[in-house]
This record gives sequence, structure tokens and C-alpha cells, in this order.
Amino acid sequence: MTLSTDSPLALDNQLCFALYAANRAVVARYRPLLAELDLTYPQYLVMLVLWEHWQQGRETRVTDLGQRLRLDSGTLTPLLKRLAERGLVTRTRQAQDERVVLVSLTAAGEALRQTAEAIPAKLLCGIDLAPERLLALREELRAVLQAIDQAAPSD
Amino acid sequence: MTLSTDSPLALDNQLCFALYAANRAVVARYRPLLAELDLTYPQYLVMLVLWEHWQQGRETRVTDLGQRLRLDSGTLTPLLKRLAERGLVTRTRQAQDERVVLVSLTAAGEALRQTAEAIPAKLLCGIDLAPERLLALREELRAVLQAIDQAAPSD
DNA sequence: GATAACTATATTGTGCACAATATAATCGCA
DNA sequence: TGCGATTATATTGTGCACAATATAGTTATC
Repeated sequence: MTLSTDSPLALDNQLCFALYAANRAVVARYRPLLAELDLTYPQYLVMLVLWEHWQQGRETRVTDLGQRLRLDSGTLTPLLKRLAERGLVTRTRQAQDERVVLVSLTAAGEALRQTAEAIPAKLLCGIDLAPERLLALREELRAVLQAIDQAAPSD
Repeated sequence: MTLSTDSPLALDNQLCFALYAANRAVVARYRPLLAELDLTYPQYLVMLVLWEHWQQGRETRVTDLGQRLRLDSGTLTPLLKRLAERGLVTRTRQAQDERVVLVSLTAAGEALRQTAEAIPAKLLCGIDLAPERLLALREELRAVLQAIDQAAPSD
């Protein structure tokens, strides 16, 4: 099996479409699990970062979220507002620098972590694949991401 | 390196977020290339399927597109209407079965294929990674997709 | 201490994804 | 033939992603 088949466009389809399709398939597997928490997948990712920071005793700036998740304010601002409406987070301007918005977990947001703990295991149960394959996939994904970042770090 | 770290949520983050982030990074690499064709990434995927069918001398049903790309009509209908507005495709009801919409390429849509041929090579140029790594990634992605389909074929 | 450059977030608009529902056409079968 | 079930597509509504732009706040330079 080589990288070039009869058509460059057919190849392209297989390689990059595989990434696109696999991502959507995994997100689709998460959906019913996250529905129990009333979270969307991007909201879940944001909560993961917040929980991580929270354990280290600190709130999170919107910029930190953006860098970690590679999302911009156009995505994060409305998402965070929805989380705030639901009472999972609070958004406050930093006193020293009013440009900075600090996102903190409410008690409800912190408590949701306990429920979320069960999700990764449930997800892996639904994917009948050896852990080695999943590790291999993760490593390849990291390599691609790194290669792209090196080619265009400022993207 | 194992699948379980200090926190199940941190693990989860690493594995599935890698898929999410890598996909968006690759799509971002496509964006400037596709901008030259005035296509979005999903539109490009649709065109790939249409070009493939067209070479085999046949038009494409919306259902075929949906099955191949794993997208539903809520995504495809407006996307195809935009492609039709741009004069790249035509949408016609099948005479024998008026429920079916057949998507055909116009001359312009067919001609765009020539320009698109250059894209896969340009994209790989921008990713400094050995072809073996890309092949490995593709295989892992296929394995995951297959594993998910087996667990829930009717998703 | 005015002001130009910069930074952080917000807003607006477009285009996916997808759930839920609607509509219309076709098929199965008594 | 009639009519319930099925199939194919369309519509509506919500929530990302992201480009482009705006705005407010901060820093640097003079």
C-alpha cells in the first residue's frame, strides 16, 4: 500500500477524510454520554481544562483556554456565556487588567467533575480496540500536529 | 507511557482532544489552498465524491453523498444549494422516483478538478512528516472508525 | 502625560454538523 | 384499490469554528 493511488484526489480523500470522519465518529460516541451532563463536546473540553486548572487552585483566563484548545474568542465567548447561564462557571474581569476575563468554576461546575469521571471509561468500552492501537493513534496525531505547527507556528 | 495517568479526565483529554485538534489543524492547512478554488473543506469533500462518480460516468444521489461522507441532508442540502448557486453542480429530481435528487457536475464543476489535482501535493509539502507516519495514521484512523461502527453500526 | 502600538475580549456574519420534525413520493400488501 | 409503512429529501433550530472587525484597556515612547 503506497501513498499514491490511481488518483491524487482519491488518496487525499482517504487520508484526510479519515481524520475528519474518525473525529466526528468519536464525538458522536461522546454525545449520549455528555447528554447526561447536558454538555456538548466543546463544552466538555473547556470543562476539562477548567477542572485541571481548578485542581491547581487557580482560575483560567480566556486566552489560556484558547491556547490550550486552539480556539479563538469567537468560539469561546458564546460557549462560556452558555456555561455561565447554566451556572457552571462565572466570568469576571481581572481587577489589575480589565482586559482579562477570568473563568471560575461554581460549586455546580466543580461538582460536575465527579459525574464526568465515569465518561472516559464508558467511551473506551464502546470502542472495541486494543489500548495499544489507541496509544499508537495518539502518538501519530501528536506527530502530525507537531509537524503542522513547525511548518506554520503562527497559524 | 500508559493509557491511565493521574486523572482519567486528563487521559481523555489527551487522546480524544488530539483527534479533535489534529483534524482542525489539517483543515486549517487546507483552507488557504481551497480558498483558491473558493471551496470550503466540506464542499471539497463533496466535490471529491462527485468527481469520482463522474469519472465512472454517473451522477450522484444525495443519499450516496451522505453515506460516503457520513453526513445527513441537514448538512448536505444547503451545501449543495451553495455549490449549485456557484454553478458547479446541478440538482435534478429523478424521473422514475421523484424523491431522489441527483447531483451532477456542470462543465465548470468538472473543470475545477484539474485545479484541485495540485492540492494534495501542496498539502503534504506543508506537513513535514514521513509518508510512513501518514500511512500509519490513516490505518489507525480506519481501525478506530471500524471499531466504532462495529460497536454501533446504526449510528 | 499625550498618543501610538499593542493586547484581550467581544461582535458579526458565514458555513458547517446534527437533532427533530415535516413533507412528499413510493412500496407492500390485504 | 386503498392505505399504512417506508424512504428520500427538506426545513428549522442550536451550537460550534473561524474570518474580519470593533472596542476597551494597557504599555511604551517621547
